[in-house]
Amino acid sequence: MFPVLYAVFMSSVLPPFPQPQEPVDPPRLLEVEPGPGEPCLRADAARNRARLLEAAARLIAEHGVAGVTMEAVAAAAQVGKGTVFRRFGDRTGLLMALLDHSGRQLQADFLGGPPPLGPGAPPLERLRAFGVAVLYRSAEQLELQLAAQPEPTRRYAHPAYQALRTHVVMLLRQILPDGDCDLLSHPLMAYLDPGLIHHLTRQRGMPMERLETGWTDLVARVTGTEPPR
Amino acid sequence: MFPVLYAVFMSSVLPPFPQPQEPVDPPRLLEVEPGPGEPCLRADAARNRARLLEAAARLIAEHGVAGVTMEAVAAAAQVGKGTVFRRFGDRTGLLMALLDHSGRQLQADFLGGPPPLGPGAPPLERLRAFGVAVLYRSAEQLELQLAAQPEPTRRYAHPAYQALRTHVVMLLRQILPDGDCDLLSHPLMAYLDPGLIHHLTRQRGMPMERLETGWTDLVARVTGTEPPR
DNA sequence: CAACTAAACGGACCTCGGTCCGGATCGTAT
DNA sequence: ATACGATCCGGACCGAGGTCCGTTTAGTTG
Repeated sequence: MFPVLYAVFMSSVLPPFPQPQEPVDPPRLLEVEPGPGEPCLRADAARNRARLLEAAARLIAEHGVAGVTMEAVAAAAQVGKGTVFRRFGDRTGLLMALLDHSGRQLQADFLGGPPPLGPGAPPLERLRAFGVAVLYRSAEQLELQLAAQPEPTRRYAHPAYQALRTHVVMLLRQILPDGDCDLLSHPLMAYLDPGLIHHLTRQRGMPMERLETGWTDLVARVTGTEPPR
Repeated sequence: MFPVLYAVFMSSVLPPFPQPQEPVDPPRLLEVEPGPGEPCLRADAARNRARLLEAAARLIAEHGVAGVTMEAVAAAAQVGKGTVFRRFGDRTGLLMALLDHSGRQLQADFLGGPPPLGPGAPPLERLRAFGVAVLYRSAEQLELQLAAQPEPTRRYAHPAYQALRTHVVMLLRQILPDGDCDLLSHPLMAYLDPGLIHHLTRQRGMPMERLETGWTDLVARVTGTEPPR
């Protein structure tokens, strides 16, 4: 539960990142900068947002994700139920917000961190590293990742998903200038789906090492390159 | 809506296929034979099952999948709400039951139908044909397929999913005796996910033809074979 | 045909996600 | 300091999925 609490800690201490309001689209992972034009939250709203995230993290630690009821969170944060929904849109939005910190971290790593994840390494190596990173990140927060999954209709259009996939597409284009990288990115992303990881590791007892070599194998096949070593 | 109604028609006229009771696992697509030991439904139960499926199909035709409320279905079938849940376990189970007919049809086709889908053709061709068949079947019943999706925790373990995946694994093993076909099957299956098809065709406006060539391309890459023509 | 049992039935009931709107509050302009 | 409008708050309310359990009924046995 440490990662969650840490994320929340950061969320409450750093200047609150405004959550979009109108058609509440969850944490836009792509914009690293809050942007100057972003409508900043009112003081009370920001305070309540932090308290809600903290309360949610506490509930997860105590009763698991299933214990994160919108009413329970509201009560634990001593806030009205409506407030939770206004801030996060829906339950999924709240859960995604809890994952926001590690998501930004990951994105920062592959956008500007050190190789092989970040720029500098050849794209094929970056792609391998990317998969491994996502794999382990998901495995660490499996329960939360599973619960935060949006319904299938919105999943693929969701900013958080798109952010990751866009990166895969970029790398693929460098490796396969002539391939339909937009399409090819999907089976690659699917291999990293938290639901699949859950199934393979928890329900079928596969060790993470096998998933890892499975990823490099898949990457090699899809890109038509030689597997490493 | 024709396919749904047809499926229901068949379901009501043919001897009712017993739905497992205890830990309600949805239509086991793999068993073509009801089996002799199967606990047959009581007469009234079978009658109500048929009425419920018919009512559900009618509701879909009239108000779309969103109109399929468990209470609405119960009322339309002039049956108690508890009966719906006893028979189908949950909403997903009911929706899956509506897809049961086309699912069995598909399975029969690739298990015992004519080539290239059925046995007789080389495994690579069968795999290509399989993907195309699943692709178009999903596209036809997209709305229902989407709504019938189980939650991510159960999805990969679900019999209906396993039935299809097992077939892919079998074909893959014939093509790649040395590959980790169990793992490789997953990204292939993922490409055929109704949610993805919905996203690509409805939200991003891709024509089915592109998805189709995308499939053959993916198969060629994963199997390390030459794309056809 | 009567008795009996396992199965099925039905609908009240519970929980939880999500909506709504009158009232309180913050930030600002004067 | 005061007034004002945009924003936010809270909790009553609603709908739908899912559970429970007392009652009914189908099928079987003697």
